[in-house]
Amino acid sequence: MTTMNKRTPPRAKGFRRTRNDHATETAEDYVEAIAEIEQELGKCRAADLARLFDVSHVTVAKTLSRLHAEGLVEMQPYAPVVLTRCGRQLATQSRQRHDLVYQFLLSIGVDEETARIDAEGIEHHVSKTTLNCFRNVIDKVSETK
Amino acid sequence: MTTMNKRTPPRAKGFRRTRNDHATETAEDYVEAIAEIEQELGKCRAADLARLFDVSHVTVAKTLSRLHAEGLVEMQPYAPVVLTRCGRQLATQSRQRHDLVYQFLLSIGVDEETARIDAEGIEHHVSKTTLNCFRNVIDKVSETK
DNA sequence: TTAAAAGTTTAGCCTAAGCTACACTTTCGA
DNA sequence: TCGAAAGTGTAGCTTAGGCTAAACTTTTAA
Repeated sequence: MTTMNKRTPPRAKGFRRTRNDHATETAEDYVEAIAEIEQELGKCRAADLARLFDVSHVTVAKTLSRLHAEGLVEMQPYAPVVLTRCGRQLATQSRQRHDLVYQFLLSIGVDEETARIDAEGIEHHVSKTTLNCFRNVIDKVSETK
Repeated sequence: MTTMNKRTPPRAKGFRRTRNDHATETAEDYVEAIAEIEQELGKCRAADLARLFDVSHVTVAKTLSRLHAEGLVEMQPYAPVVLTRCGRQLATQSRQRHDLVYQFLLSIGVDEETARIDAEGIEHHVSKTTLNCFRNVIDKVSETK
């Protein structure tokens, strides 16, 4: 209850949704990164994440304990971080969505470098509906080639 | 300096950018909303923003003082909030980008309701380059109609 | 094999964006 | 006109995500 609503206006829904997206954004970025690093290096250390995201190792540690509390990762002291089943599932989903957004941007003519960066920002805010439309555009473009 | 970088990897740039976007997101949403409310109601009160965003008036007050510190809005106690020249400029820009993203989503077949919500989340993460591609798609679609 | 380098943890600080509770000011209607 | 409703302000709390500094553990290489 936010003190002052007679009735919550419809537009507020969008803003609420965007705010909620933010809460899961970090989680998605982390599990996605962990899966990726595991594949590349065999295991994922906190330091690897710190380098990837260009944040301090302390920030990584704190975020990882949140993800642990949320059941997405398992950790033991001084050991690499591993994804739970739940975390791995989220990683796969996020990865697929990320790739789709990236491919979509390429398909409408965005260059690879920009597509890579923009996909990072956009991916967390795209609904299933819009994602389907992205898919259609990709298909249409690849047809006409 | 984040303790542990020999050299910042290129991918980190994208993540940094996304994080920085977040800092300006709120500012853009607020100035955009203030301009809109002014046009609709003649003046914009903090309570109007609280209703629109569905947050408490306290949150709005706090955010407004940050925007004031950043030179985007002017306020006096118990008076409506007004945009500075700088704030108005940002509002116009944001509005244009927002509309473009919205029109783009419609043009690839997203329904109005979803487009409205997704545009809210996406708009802050789209580079100039990608925005241009969006424009091209809109033009192409309106041609073939 | 042991000392430096790399990685991790803990403590303590910051800002942004949320909240409730409570006090104060303006506005409006009976 | 004056009291209730609406709007603002202040104090103090929370969480997420940043940081540095200092201590500790593991790994690695001379």
